[in-house]
Amino acid sequence: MARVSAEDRRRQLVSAAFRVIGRDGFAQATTRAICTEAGAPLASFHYCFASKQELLGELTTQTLDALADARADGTHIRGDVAESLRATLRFYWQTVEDDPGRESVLMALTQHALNDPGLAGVAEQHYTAYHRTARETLEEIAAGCGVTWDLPVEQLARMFIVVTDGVTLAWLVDHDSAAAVAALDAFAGQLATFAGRSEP
Amino acid sequence: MARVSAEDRRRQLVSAAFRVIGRDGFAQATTRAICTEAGAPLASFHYCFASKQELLGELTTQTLDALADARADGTHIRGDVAESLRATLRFYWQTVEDDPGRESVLMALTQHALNDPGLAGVAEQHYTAYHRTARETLEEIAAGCGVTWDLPVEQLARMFIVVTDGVTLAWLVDHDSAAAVAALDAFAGQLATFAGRSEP
DNA sequence: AACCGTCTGGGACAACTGACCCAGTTTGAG
DNA sequence: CTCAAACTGGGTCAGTTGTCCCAGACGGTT
Repeated sequence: MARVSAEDRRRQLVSAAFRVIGRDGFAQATTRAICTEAGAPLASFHYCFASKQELLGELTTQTLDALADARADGTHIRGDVAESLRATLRFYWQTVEDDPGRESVLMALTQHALNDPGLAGVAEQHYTAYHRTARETLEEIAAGCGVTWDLPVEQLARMFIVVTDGVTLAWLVDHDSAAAVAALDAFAGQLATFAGRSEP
Repeated sequence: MARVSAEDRRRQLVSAAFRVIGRDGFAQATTRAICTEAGAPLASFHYCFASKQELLGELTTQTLDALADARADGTHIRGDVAESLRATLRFYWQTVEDDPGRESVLMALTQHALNDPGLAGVAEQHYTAYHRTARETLEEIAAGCGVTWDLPVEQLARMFIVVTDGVTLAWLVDHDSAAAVAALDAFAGQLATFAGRSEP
């Protein structure tokens, strides 16, 4: 077994845990399974982490950060609002198709965080970050297209999230990509009707 | 410990499992926890069910049936399409608020079914039933309001599910009922724009 | 080369879980 | 009342899991 610094081991174990959860589900993510996946000795687990809980915390943080990064530049300005929304939603969808495991993991983490008192607030934190990103995206689109939103942007942000989460959840079940994209396009057109001409 | 017929025990254990999952999450739903919740002796578990798997199957079936029943008469025809959609979505929402545990359980079951090879297809089955209900609802509304849908009803049904699932998922995280209802109302207005006047 | 902190190997351990068992008690049909 | 079927009590059992332990191997510094 190669000798690896504790710092690198932490990273390896976290990303191994990510892969295991994405592939086999949360329940299968045992310390042994994670170490095997990482190619690490079992002893290194509690050498690097005080507990499994600590690894899960690290995993959650990293996953949410990666998510924020991936979607920070997800806004796409096109000709008009409808096109911009469509392009942005399609870009989001591309990130889902590119790495469906991430969505599985996010869903599993959310589900788990809702029940585990030790992770109370994690789901809310996840959701708040998600909401902020959606709001920023909508504001950028409005600014880029020279319009204002007829509804409070907070409400539109929630609708945006409802659409992305809902479409993703449905796809995780039936893997119907065509239907997912069609739904996203339709919602893009719908949400665009909330844009009004900006006062000069 | 009171003596109860095996048939009644089955029912007790299933509803106890439902309560445990809703309250403490799927992982905590051990045979012992379920029996304690039901006030049943541990031995009755494997007297009534061949395995835990069998109880979960029964639980899934009953939960989906109850869901179908609860929403079978969930369609509400009002003055126009927008109002009808709003009333129908609000009625759906009432069922969620009345029993948030059911949604938690459904989400947990779905999540679990996606990963457990032994329950392969259960999530799809759940989703298919859900889809059929949505389609019927939309067709009833169209008929009741004397309109036709401009989009294939299958696509609208998916959008309907995306909205309900998305709103529910968001609410499970932040419990913001006002925002949930506002989002549903907004989506009702949006979906109504897909209705065209029926050809006489 | 000698040394000391860092990491690994190969276990061990108690707790918990699903499943099983069977003698004994209760119940209801005859 | 009798008696077989139905149900319960109080265990056992093997497997898994999170956590822990410590002797030894490694590797960079002196």
